[in-house]
Amino acid sequence: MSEARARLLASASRLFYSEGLHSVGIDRVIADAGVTRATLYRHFPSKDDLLVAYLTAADQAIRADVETARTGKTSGADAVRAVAESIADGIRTPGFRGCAFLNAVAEYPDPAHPVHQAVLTHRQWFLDVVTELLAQAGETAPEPAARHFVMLRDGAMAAGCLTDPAPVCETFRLGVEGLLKYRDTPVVPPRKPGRAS
Amino acid sequence: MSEARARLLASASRLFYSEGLHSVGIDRVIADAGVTRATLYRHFPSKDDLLVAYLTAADQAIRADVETARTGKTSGADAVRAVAESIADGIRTPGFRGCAFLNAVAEYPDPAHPVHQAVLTHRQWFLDVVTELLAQAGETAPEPAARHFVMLRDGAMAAGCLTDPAPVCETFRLGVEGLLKYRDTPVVPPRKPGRAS
DNA sequence: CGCCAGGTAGACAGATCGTTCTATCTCGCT
DNA sequence: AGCGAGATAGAACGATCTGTCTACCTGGCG
Repeated sequence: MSEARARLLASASRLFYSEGLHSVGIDRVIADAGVTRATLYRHFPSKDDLLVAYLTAADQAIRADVETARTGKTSGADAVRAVAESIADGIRTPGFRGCAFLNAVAEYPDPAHPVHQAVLTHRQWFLDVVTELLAQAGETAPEPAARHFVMLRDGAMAAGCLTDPAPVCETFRLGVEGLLKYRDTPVVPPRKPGRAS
Repeated sequence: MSEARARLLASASRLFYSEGLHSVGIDRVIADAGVTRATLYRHFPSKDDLLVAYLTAADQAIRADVETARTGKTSGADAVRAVAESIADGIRTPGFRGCAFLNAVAEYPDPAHPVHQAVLTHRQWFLDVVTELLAQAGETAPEPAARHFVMLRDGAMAAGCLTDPAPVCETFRLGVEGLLKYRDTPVVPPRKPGRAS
């Protein structure tokens, strides 16, 4: 990877994440990277390619974070807690601006668009990882629990950049703990007649 | 309210919600509404005003939904369930594209922008309403529980337009039921030393 | 030495953006 | 009758957007 390309991707990532995908134009990116337009289009054939490269880099960073969080953890539950803690750390970080993927898909709702598909791919991977971790934690129903976990994560990431992150992280942590407790005492909630599918 | 203005707001709402705020230009809106540019700018001084009007209309619609959901419910818990059911109904609706407010704030991260502020106002109102309902439900700690509820809602709305809505709604319902159960059996989760604020 | 990938610099095209403007028309109200 | 609010129709503005193009420079490698 050439050095100009690296600078380009770094500038694009910072600007796209903090200001939005449509709001940041090519000119902003090349000015920030200290690179000319021709150089950008040499490495990325179009802006869409740059957007996908940005999301791909974010995806790889998160995969590395998850890998780091799960290593050395004896129980699956502790691994889940470590992943949750890593997410909370991100929310607490100054400049946190929500989930890069949820923000991206808000701007590209068309499922056929490569940006949208990159988001779906990342989310499917994450759901699978959490499901695997919860299965190792002895969860009787790992998949619903993983969906629950991801739902809390999405909500925490969405709210974490709109209000004080501290209570958001605390609520998230509490939710995850409650979730992990279910593996012993499954809930049988009341169900209204003729409603559920 | 003039009829042209109503058509304008209806077209703007549909287009902004389904395609995004930056992606939809003035020309698209006036073409869809069957109205000329001058007419639009007579009613809305700028696009930002139109965006705020769109979010204000959405806010009022949701307030009406919540009011409908809570009327006639004897217990606060049932009112919370009704609100959750109303949210799930929205997620199941064809054309659902996530939370209009979370999508909007993804495109307008600047807290000083009127669009961003409209989102914050709506979210604060919603948190307050849920807190009130959970207090009526006999929740010992209504505010953390309300934050938990909103977190689940945000996650459900975010995921509901990316995958099959049915399991998302089921996970959401389960989460809400688990949440309502806490008012009898408060959780005292383990806490790592020197970490929490 | 000669070549060429990869970079700089900047003009340019074509489209779209939000916004303003003039000119005309059609109602309803006084 | 007359006036003005609200609508139509459409040209035009300046800015910005993505993307292409030409021309030149530089350093490493065969």
